[in-house]
Amino acid sequence: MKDKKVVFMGTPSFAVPILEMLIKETNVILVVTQPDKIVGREKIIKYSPVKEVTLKNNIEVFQPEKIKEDYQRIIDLNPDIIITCAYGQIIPSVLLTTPKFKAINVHASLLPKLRGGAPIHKAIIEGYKETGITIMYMSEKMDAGDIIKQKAIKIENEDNVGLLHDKLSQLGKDLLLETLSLIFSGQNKSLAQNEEDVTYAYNITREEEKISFNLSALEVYNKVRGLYPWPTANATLFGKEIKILKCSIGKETNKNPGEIVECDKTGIHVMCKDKTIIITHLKEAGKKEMSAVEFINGKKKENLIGEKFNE
RNA sequence: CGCGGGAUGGAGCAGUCUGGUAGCUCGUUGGGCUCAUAACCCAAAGGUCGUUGGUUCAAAUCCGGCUCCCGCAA
Repeated sequence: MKDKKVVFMGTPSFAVPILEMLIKETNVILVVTQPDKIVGREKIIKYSPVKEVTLKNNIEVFQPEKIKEDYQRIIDLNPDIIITCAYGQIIPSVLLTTPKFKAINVHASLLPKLRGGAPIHKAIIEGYKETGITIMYMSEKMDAGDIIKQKAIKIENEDNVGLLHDKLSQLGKDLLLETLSLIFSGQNKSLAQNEEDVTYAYNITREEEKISFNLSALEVYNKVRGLYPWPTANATLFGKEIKILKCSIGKETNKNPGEIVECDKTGIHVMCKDKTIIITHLKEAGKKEMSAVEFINGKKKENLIGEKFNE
């Protein structure tokens, strides 16, 4: 496959293992990624993870503000195939049809389920038992193209976004490698998506990061791990925002939702709709990540019990 | 110069407004109690109060510079 000219388009760390595989197995002639962004308080210019890898391998980087208007460079290079993975912009249809082997995308869900930008988060938050990787041809509609290959993976009870992200990223890399050899040898088949089964996983909004303790403990648990380690779930205590990083499910009690029932060495027990959740790791604004025990030590147990989290 | 919080024994915090040589909840170490314990009781060790100048008889505390960490917004 070393003779195939590949243009890769991707941005976050999810795409990195896939790009590294492509660099090793094919001839990557251009990498397209999102423009550098000014990040943080100190206005540091940050490269995307994909750009870092690209520079390390001395491959040309292309970072158009709007790929919709600025794509001539890609056409000029006359690639055999365009491979995308979490690029972050809608790709103009000219690019989808021009290359000999078209344009394919690696998506982190079992399409047609969870189309959109946050499929890993949503799979956990919504309590899915399994998710997976889909490799499909790209169409003009987001994540709606014909499916070439799919592979499922079980979502473990202890999985969070970080763990699942890494597993799926590896799976995506392996599945893409398999799929590419089929495509280049002309043995691939593809199947249209069943539009009736479509669900969406739009990017997480600020509002969705807030925890409602009126939900069941399981739903809260899924939300916390479905938002960890990024962007993290949060709730309000003493009028300040606190990020809830990790928790587990506790027991049934008859307290009110949001109330702190108990503080002990296992963590902070907060009542939900049916059972408690036990917060084990959290982070206050302006502070570093800490265990619940450390938080309790500083705040004093007696001041915490009976307090309520607001939404 | 986008807004804001923070730096105090190993950890998390109080004390800073109203200057007068440091306290709380834990942890650690030693001892005790107990069939036993992550439980309880007693004792001990451990701090240049981020750094650097200044004010003062005296600075964790007041004033200036610097470094680092973090939340929000982008």
